[in-house]
Amino acid sequence: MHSQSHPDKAIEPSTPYHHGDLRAALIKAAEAELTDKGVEGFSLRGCAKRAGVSHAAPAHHFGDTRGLLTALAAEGFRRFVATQYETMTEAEPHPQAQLAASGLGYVRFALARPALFRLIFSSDRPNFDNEELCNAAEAAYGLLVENVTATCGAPATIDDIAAVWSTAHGLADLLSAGRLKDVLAMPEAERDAMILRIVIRALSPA
Amino acid sequence: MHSQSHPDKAIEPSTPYHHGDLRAALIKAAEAELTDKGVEGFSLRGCAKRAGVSHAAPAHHFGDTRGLLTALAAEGFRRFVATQYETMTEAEPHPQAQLAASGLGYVRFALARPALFRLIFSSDRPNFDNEELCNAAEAAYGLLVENVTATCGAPATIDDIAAVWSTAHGLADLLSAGRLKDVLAMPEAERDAMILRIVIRALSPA
DNA sequence: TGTACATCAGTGAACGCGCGTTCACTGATGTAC
DNA sequence: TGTACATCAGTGAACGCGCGTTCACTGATGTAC
Repeated sequence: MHSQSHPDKAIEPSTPYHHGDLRAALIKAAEAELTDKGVEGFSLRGCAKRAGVSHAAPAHHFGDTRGLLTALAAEGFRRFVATQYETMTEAEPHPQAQLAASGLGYVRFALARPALFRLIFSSDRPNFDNEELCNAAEAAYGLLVENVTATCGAPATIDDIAAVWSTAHGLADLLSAGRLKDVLAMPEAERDAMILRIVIRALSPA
Repeated sequence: MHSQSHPDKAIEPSTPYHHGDLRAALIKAAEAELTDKGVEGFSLRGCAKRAGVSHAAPAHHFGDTRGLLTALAAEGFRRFVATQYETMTEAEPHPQAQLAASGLGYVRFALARPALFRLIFSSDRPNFDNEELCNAAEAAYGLLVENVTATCGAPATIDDIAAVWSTAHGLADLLSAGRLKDVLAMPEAERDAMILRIVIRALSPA
């Protein structure tokens, strides 16, 4: 990996002075730190230690703690969207099935990466005015609006968007926080079916 | 207030050595601290300072930071339930209207006290194994189940509970975090009507 | 009613810790000539 | 192709800070006799 970026060098020094891709390594370390310590206990020094680098090094790439958390949150949103697309792939290509599947992906992401989910939806530490983070967040919102519009066959109303988003988000947040224990205890297939059902119901006309 | 608890004393010393009701004062201070600093920046010393007391004093009542946050979370759940009951009072006495009103109260609490809402639903800092906190949280769950059961006219199914809770919780969490900006921008009466509609829709059979 | 004493609530100094940040530095890279 | 030099990434020591916790203490309260 590291040697591939310098293919002319046959021998890699055991501990090179420059890291190679410290930025990426720090984001990875930051996710581990977040998972271990929670948003509340997250520290820049902890991330540097995990990446095997001096504690002042991260400043070159992210400025400060907030900068690193902002970059991690942006990455989190991109993976969040990616998980929804993956789940949509598994579903039938009807708009309603696609919408329900994106909701299922929403929940799956929250269950798979609860710390990241909490960072992007329930923390003030990242800078949500940051352009990269804004764009990543808006991509997630755009996917939702697209799916709702396709299902309704008309431009999505605010009622519909709020209903679908709230339902998916509520399920994701409650489940990833360990509430709704009865649902967590269900076999996965049954739970998934229930989530699809509930999301679809959110959009049915009353 | 303070002198009422010692009515035999005509003159109250200007700065009594004993506080009188430090426990309650600390919980109040803790809420202010939480609102100002967020769950992430909350500190025991900060609370003591707000209560006008030495920083070691809180230990007598709460042990440590976690203990104080646990007591605050329990108080938060009680107020959360109280807000739902108050909102139900404003609604018509039909089961469905009562259920929708409790959902509206859920959202109102989150908007009125976002920091407290985040503490009880999106933080690991309180000790959720604590008996007092458990009881307070279960009272909130009990109210939900009761309302769903009354509306269905039959014991609440897990599908119904999950659908209603998720919808109300999702609305509350997204709105209190400043997402769903279009909804936040609506006139209050219109917004309330929309919330009632969405909660009711969550329970309509598909 | 008065006195002695145990208990309790709050004080303030002290501690060690991990944190973010700064700074002079050094090793590596890449570019100009 | 070789050399000089600017730029950049990472180091490690140092700083000041706020934190939680401990501890000997003191003032107040309440109870036993």
